[in-house]
Amino acid sequence: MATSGQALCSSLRGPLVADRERARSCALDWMLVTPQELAAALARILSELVAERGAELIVTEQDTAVERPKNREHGDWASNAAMKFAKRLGVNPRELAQQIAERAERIDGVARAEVAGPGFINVTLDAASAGETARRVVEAGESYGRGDALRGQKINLEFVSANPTGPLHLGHTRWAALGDSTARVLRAAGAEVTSEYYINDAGSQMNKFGRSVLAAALGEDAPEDAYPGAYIQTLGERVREQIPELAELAASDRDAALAQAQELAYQLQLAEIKDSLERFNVHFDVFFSERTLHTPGEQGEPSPIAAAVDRLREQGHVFEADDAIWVRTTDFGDDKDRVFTRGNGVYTYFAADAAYYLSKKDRGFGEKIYLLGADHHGYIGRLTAIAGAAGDDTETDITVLIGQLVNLNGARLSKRAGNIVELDDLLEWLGSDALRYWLARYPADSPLSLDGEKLRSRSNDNPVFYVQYAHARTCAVDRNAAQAGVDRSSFAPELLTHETETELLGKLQQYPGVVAGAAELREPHRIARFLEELAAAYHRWYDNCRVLPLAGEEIGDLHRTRLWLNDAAGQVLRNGLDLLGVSAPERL
RNA sequence: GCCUCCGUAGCUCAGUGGAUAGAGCAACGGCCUUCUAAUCCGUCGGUCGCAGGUUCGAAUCCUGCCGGGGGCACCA
Repeated sequence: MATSGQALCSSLRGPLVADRERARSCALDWMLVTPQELAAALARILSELVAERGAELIVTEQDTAVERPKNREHGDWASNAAMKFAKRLGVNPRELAQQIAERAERIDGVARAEVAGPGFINVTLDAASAGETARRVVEAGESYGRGDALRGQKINLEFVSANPTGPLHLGHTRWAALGDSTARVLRAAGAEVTSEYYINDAGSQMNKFGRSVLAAALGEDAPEDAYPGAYIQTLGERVREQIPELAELAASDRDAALAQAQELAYQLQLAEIKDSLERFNVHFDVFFSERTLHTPGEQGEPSPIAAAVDRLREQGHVFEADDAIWVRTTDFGDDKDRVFTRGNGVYTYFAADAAYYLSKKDRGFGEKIYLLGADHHGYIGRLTAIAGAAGDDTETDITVLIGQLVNLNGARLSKRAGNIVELDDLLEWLGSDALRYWLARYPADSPLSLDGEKLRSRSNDNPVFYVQYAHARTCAVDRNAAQAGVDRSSFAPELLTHETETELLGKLQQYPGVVAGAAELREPHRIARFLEELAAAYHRWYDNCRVLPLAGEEIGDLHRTRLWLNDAAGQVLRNGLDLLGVSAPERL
């Protein structure tokens, strides 16, 4: 929550508490009707009707969930529960809707409940009931929108996991942005989340990396299969500086020199990656080294990989054929069995994956989420199979999310084509906020292209500015209000009757549901889309409803109440941007 | 060939079985002596790839086809 903390409008701090007390004492305690509460009330009503008919049906709040109708004439909230239940109760949907509506109209805070179309129940709230939301939001502050839909779930979320043999590039940025935002959203819904980066620091790629850097450090020609890129030269120079005796050592013991150069280069590169991620406001709880999976215990215990193979063998999933050791992943839906140990006795990458999975399981995680690019699509089957072989539920204990790759200005990113753009370059060019927002704005499975010119533009082409501007506006209003003497000493929610106020309040009420939905679906882009709608509603309200009195006008309850609404809008914009890892500046 | 994702306005894309399918951009036209015009308002713009099916109701679910991306290693 660091982002939103620092972004708090300054004048919101001191006087607010006193204002709150005053407002509380002079305002009536209105029945608040949030969509959640309305759904619960409708569920009670429908349950009564079901019972009166002697039917045995269980009605949950899910069944009577209300949604914001697209058409303003359809009220504030609409439910299709009558249509869903009519058949099961053997009644006409409109008739059932009518009975629900009659009782719903008696709920405190409901102004009207009408039946429309094939059986919709359209509910309109009292202005005061809706307006009460503004105060609730301000009082909840940073916690508004947080919920417990996922409470009790211990989730491991792995993403990025780029090889530490080079800088992060565009190909990794989408998962960095999406993964970090997903972690924040899951936490906001009450889940206990560990975000994790798997470091592929074992195997032939590391050796290749080591040889490349050593050659650079010694000023030799690059080896045949060396990593390309200027960063290898830079790493070589740093290695040479930090190991002055490297050339001497290489002459006498090439392998020892390689080992030292490789290890140092690895540490330097990993530190760079961590720095880049930090600048991108992406946080990992755990950096998990693949190497530790290959390392035997100090008392000579088998390595985690060996132990994992043994465990799966005991479960009867391992067999030998063609000089290799296999795991029968086809028992769990994979399209072919996989090799654990090659003919030459070396573990495959997949064996490490299996050991890593078991590590996550042993560390107590229920759901393990993998965020992978579409180029790893082939991994779904085998990862899922390992979960099954480990005795986990392949439906609930593992989730492999596959996302589409990113284009840059329409040009497909390709290592071979050499048009790699490093994350650091992108950050310098576009800034973290614009980049993160843009990457988090689309569903993972939707193709996405990064248009540099658009992201640099400070216009509506670039939705992050639209949202940030709305937030900055709430802060400007707040500052001006303080100057003009508009305070929060009264709160009269029944005065918030303008069309744009109803709309804005509706958006504020939707936010907790949006967070919960984004968490359950693992779709942080829903937060971004919501923020754009909220910002639009705020801008329209700002355009129509003044917080500050005009010249010669006296300050009244309406101005003060609107100040609460302004604060509430700013708070929700801040909370939402924080879930995306985007800052909420007080001025633009 | 098999698996998977995508196909929605001129462009980029939203849309968790609901009402007349939305937003931004582009194009055209409006609003600043009033809290930030990076805002707002209006107009134009659609066989939701095609064809069946499921049902009170389908852009959404199922099947088939067409078009595009990606994947199908004893690589890492």
